[in-house]
Amino acid sequence: MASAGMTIGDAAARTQCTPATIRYYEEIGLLRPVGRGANGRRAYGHPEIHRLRFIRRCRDLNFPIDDIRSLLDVMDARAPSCLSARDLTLQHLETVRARRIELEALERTLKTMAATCTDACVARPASQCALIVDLAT
Amino acid sequence: MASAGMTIGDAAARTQCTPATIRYYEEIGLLRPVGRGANGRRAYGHPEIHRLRFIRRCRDLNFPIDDIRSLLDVMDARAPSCLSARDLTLQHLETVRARRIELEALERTLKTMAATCTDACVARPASQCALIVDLAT
DNA sequence: GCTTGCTCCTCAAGCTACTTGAGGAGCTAC
DNA sequence: GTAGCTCCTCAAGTAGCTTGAGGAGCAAGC
Repeated sequence: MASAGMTIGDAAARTQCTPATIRYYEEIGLLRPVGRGANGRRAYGHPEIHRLRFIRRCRDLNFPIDDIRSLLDVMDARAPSCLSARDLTLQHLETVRARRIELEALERTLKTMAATCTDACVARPASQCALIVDLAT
Repeated sequence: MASAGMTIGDAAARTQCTPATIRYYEEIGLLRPVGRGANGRRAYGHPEIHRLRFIRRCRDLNFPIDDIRSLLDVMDARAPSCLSARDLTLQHLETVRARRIELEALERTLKTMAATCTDACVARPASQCALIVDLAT
């Protein structure tokens, strides 16, 4: 029961996924359809848990599903070498870096903008607030 | 033609939106339905361009559509004061900041991970690559 | 043996903010 | 007149799930 015939709920608890997410991963083919008990319920074992943890970790790292398919291929040794995994990681890193830089700029802009809405605004119509005027630029 | 009866294409060019996006904004009610010419085509004027620029700027700043509705209420002076706009901006700033910090952590993790896949990996099966093992953790 | 409450099942739709495509028509220039 | 652009509407697709409906099993307590 600890491993051979875990329910989807047990598997979810061990992998920080929800049951719905696990079914979804099965549906899109990240997880092969698992065996069913006599009652028609899915039964999970160690290999599935391992695979789910891998997927979950990748998602936590923000890898898109398609990247995860490729990373799983490496884990399953279906890929010729692990270089593809490193390449994917580096590409993904670049995406994250670019987005981080965008957000930094955004943060500065928003900070500046928020500061332009001051007590002076209260005396004037809302539509003349410097913040609103700025947004219309 | 310069202002009174701009086509959707003209409006798009002046606001960095696409025609499809403008139609979408109309559909979801950010933009009131605009007048049509005899041929059934939408005709845009200055107020619509102004509004579109406002919306576009907000989207560039990553404000969600629902926030933009509220910000438009302020611009239209339908809101009691501009304080709601400042609050929205500060809340959004906090969201951006939180996400930026997440991405920084992600960046560090990915950088470290990528570095673990080295020349040594080539000699071993791909599934034993330190990067892959790390992902399975 | 029955009820209560949890979990499980499937299938469909909803979320965000658009984009893409099909199918059809008008407008402009040569 | 015709080629090539833009415009129209409506429907579906994108990413990665989540939520809900409708129905059934299972385990514990009475």
